[in-house]
Amino acid sequence: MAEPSTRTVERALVLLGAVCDAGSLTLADAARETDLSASTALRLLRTLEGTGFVRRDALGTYRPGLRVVQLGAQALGHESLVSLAEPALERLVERTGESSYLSVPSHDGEGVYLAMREGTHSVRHASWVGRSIPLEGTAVGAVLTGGHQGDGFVVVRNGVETDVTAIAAPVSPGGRVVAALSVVVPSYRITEAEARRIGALVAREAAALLMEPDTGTVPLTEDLTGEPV
Amino acid sequence: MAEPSTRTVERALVLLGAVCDAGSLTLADAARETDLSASTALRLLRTLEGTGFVRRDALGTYRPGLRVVQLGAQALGHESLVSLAEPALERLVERTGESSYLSVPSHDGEGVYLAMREGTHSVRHASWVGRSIPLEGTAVGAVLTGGHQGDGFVVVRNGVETDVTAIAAPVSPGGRVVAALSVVVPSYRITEAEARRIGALVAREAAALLMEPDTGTVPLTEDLTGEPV
DNA sequence: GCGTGTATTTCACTGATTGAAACGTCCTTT
DNA sequence: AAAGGACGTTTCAATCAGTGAAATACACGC
Repeated sequence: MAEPSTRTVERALVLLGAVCDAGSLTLADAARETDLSASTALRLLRTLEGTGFVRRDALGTYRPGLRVVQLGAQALGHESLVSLAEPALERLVERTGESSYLSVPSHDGEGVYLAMREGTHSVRHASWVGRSIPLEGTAVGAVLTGGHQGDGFVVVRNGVETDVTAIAAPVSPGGRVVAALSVVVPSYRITEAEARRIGALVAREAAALLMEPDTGTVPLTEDLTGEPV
Repeated sequence: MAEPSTRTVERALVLLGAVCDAGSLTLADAARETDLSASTALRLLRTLEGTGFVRRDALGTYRPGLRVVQLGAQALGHESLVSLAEPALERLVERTGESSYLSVPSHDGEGVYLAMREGTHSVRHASWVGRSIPLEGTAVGAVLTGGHQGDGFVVVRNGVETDVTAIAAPVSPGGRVVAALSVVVPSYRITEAEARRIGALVAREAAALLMEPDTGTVPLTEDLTGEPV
């Protein structure tokens, strides 16, 4: 019941994390960073290297390997992203009462809804998983194409779809935007101020999506549904 | 000199790879797949779970964890070739309408797609970042393994993937091939002459990839080589 | 020259890792 | 209902794989 976790593997994984965090790490630095003796760090890094999880450049410093990229991309491809995002969508709907979406870039300058949760208001935005959306003139598009904005979210009022206001924020681990979280609201019932509040909420959920469950939870007492209590 | 690699870590990494490959794997399947005893597999998967590299869903099956996505994105972000190649891929798609790829050699004698841009034709080649491809019998492989060719590009018609023609050119600063740029076309709509025309285009983009826009010189500060030897 | 920092190898020690076995549970089969 | 099988889990003694201090070799700066 305790935690029969293997020390060796844990150390190797910490080491891998250190290399990926730093982007480039010398053996001595890696050993220092992880509180390992140089010989141990070397041995572990060698097996990471042999399996493609790290690689050495010409100068001998360690860098993230292709296996990491490969597995990361695979993980994103499968429904992993969707299942990771589902709780966040759930919370967004709960907090705002509005329809919430997870989208990724597809091709031809379009995006696709990968997952959604319908809002609870009887008048709500409705769409479906698999629906493609243009990246031009939409909040999701602005986020996915990476034009970074001040507050970490984008609000587009009456853009491609008239009558609705879209609020989107990027899921961007390590600086690369891989997906967007968004909330779509009928414009008539939302003010600028409320849009910004929801924006902050979406941005926080998006940022927390790929963080540890512990540090990632966002306690929020505020009620943004506008529904009678 | 031999290979003082740690068995435990290797096993754990193989296990991680198996889970990511399958997308979803039960303990027994994982143990079978990796030739481990159930108890060992369980222990290793538990430490992978504790570090966020895998997670268990409601039914108890193992899935890729968010740490994998995190590190993958970070690793991609540190891959300078990707951002350098993206405009070139964009132009290739724009000029040819066909899916275009950037690939690099991986540790196990294969290649990996590091970046891609889907074509605009409705019938197009489709793949994904992180996909591995054999080096034998492919245009990308011929380029990456360095067999130097006359025109600076390689055309392989109906090779490993039947029905498609692949056209690849090397990115080789200082003579050393570090990556390949390629365009993949459904064979039925391309003639020899057109393939050569696209080949010249790909070769030009590949050659220009590491050059300063204005000076036409290769800055070469950073190390782009993935593999020792 | 000397000193400092690094990467690497060696090796004796030991405790972390291992896998068979046993157990409980949930199925399907008879 | 009973029997069979598959799976997840726990336990535990044996041992072997991982450990880290120390020695070696190399590169650099002063």
